[in-house]
Amino acid sequence: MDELQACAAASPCSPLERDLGYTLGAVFRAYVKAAGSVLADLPGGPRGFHVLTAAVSGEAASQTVVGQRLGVDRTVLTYLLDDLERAGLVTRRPDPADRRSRQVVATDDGRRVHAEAERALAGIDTSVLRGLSPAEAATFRSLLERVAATLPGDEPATVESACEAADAVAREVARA
Amino acid sequence: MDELQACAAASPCSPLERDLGYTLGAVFRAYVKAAGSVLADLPGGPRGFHVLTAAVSGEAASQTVVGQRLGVDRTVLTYLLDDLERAGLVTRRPDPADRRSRQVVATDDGRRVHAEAERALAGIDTSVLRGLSPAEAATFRSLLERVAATLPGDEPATVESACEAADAVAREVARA
DNA sequence: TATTGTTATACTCTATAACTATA
DNA sequence: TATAGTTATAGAGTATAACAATA
Repeated sequence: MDELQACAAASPCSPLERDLGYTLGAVFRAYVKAAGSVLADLPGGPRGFHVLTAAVSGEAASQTVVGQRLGVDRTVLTYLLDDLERAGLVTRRPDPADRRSRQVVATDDGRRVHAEAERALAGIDTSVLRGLSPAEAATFRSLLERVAATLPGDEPATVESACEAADAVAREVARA
Repeated sequence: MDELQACAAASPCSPLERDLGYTLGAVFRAYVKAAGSVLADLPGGPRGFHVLTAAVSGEAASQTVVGQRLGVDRTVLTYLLDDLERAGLVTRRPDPADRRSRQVVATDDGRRVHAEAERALAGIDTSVLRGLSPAEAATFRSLLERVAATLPGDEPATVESACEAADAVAREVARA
């Protein structure tokens, strides 16, 4: 019916493939799988690489900051850092200004590993984005960066409208 | 150094925010979190919704097909479908052509719930993409759909080059 | 008292293996 | 023999709670 009309102009035509959540998930899964195979020997895999990135680029003023930035629980981050430290890629040192918190610093070895991993991941990027021309891929990445930089904090849009929507769904489920 | 040069023109300037894996993950996490709050009462949450979408749109010829499409293990899908069936949203019926496999069909209630959930999720979509103009959001979605439709199957690019890259990283880690 | 990080525990989610039934 | 689905079990990953050190 009007589903067909909506799809008429679009390239991939299936309700699932036009769902933002599904496409995001599918691409993300594919990326993690590919990156994971390339970073298999790096402690923590893709996430360990992101921690290493934060350390290398001096964005790891404290473990709390890193955890929030990367969306990993602070307790999980402890184990992750233990592994990275054991591998000699990062070190933890108390912040002179606040000795409760610890700065995460990349070692020289960590910097080398990070550089090599970055090279390897470049190939993964182009592999995942293979369906796009170079120009399109650049556009996609820049838009994605903008989206990531402007994500809703903890209040998803207006909290009220989200609750209303949730209630509306809940009512339908309850009726079923 | 040359990191600064690379960032000079870009809007968000941090090595992490220019990493495809990080930005994909950040956006995906934000989406799942927001969608999860709105679909809290739907069995399976966002993933349950995707299963329901497949059922509603007749893309659920068998559980195996659904599982592969959605990236969920067949054993996990069994439980998920149990919940959705218990809630009266879908039914399973043996495929007449091959009685080993079972088709997943949405009930009338399932269709109603799906429609309501779709409405609710539209708000989530715009919330997550709030950093983009409507035109940019449309571009982003269309590029994302293309990427999702052309993902590397099971062979990440060329298998050899992926292995070489993995070995190169492994060597650096071993040296550290 | 509040916060950073660590540890120990419990929980959720997911995958592995064994089983039934159809083919 | 091979495949679709189910079940039970084990494993990975994650969060919760209690603790030590510092503010």
